[in-house]
Amino acid sequence: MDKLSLGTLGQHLQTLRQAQGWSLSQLAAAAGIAKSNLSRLEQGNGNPTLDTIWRLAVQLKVPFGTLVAPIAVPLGEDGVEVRLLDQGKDRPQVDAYWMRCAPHTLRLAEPHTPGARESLILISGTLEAGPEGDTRTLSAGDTLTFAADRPHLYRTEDTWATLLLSVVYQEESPS
Amino acid sequence: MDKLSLGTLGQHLQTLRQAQGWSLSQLAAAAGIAKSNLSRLEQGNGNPTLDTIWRLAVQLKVPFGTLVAPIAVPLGEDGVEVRLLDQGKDRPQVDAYWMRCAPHTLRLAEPHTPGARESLILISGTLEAGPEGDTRTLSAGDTLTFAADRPHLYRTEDTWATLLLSVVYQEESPS
DNA sequence: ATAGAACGTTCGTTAAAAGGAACAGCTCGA
DNA sequence: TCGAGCTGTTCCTTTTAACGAACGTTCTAT
Repeated sequence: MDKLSLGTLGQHLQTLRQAQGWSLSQLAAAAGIAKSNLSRLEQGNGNPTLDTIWRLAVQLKVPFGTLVAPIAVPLGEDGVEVRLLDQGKDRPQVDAYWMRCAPHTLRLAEPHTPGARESLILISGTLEAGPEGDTRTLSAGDTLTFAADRPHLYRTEDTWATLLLSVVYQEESPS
Repeated sequence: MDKLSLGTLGQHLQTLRQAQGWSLSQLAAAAGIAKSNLSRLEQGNGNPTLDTIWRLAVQLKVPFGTLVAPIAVPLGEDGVEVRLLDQGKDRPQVDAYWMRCAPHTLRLAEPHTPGARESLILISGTLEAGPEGDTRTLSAGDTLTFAADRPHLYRTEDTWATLLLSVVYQEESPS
């Protein structure tokens, strides 16, 4: 099963803090914890208490699980890291993923169910993606939607690529 | 803001455990923690470590946040909950958000920097979104890209709406 | 009844998380 | 150039969460 990685928690803490313009000292003071404590956590050392995590989550205005959930790293054998962000509960069914590809990696994806479509939003880096034989090259900020009921691929060259990905499964015709 | 209630954690811990037919000793052993530890937690005393919570969440097969914040904490003043997913480090700068809107809510957004664009992927529900006066209605799986350097809005009717949102900031011309 | 094996509790000990002060580095203004 | 103020780090100390063994229960089987 998933193992607890403290390093990613630290990175995420730091990212959130800086994104909201806090300094380490400020956040620690606001949360009511010692800044030595926060410093250690951001470095990936230590094993925070629920109380500590809670105080930080409140100040960062994050639903708590966000602080630590991204630790789950389902796969990564091929230089690709994927995490499930959300699953729609409507029809059609939609799965939302966050995905990061290392440089010089190629990920081949099997066809999804008939009629399925994928939409990508590239956050950083450069990525070639799409159905085999009909791929596009995206740079940061670009979006792409394509039919995912055929074999498709994701390929990086010299850079990392980070993207949001959604899979829309075609509604089944109620015969 | 919300305060950490230790009692509720204990109750939920016990409820989940019993619902799955575990005994306290069994769960403690499976999770690899001392049963004295688990006992104390269920009684509402104590302040568990992230490692401890993690091990329990894995065994109980709950998404972690469920253990602590059983009821989702929509920390939106206006019925809108937003979390930062990621920030691109390239040019152009891209911010990625996850967003959930309660039924019958209207969110008005100020213009971003000139040239900024937003892309949406709707995960579930129905949402009307876009620049003021030029909005589109999206259903699950739909995508939309629009200029975000004008006032724009997000509006729900009878349903919740969950979506991914990215803001692409136009690269500044280095004068 | 009675030994056995579970259950969940309570205790003292130990490992470690949190606190607090001192530290080096940097920026800004006098 | 000096100092005041901030950044984040690294110690050392105090607090406390986690451990492990012992305990009082209850239930079953012999």
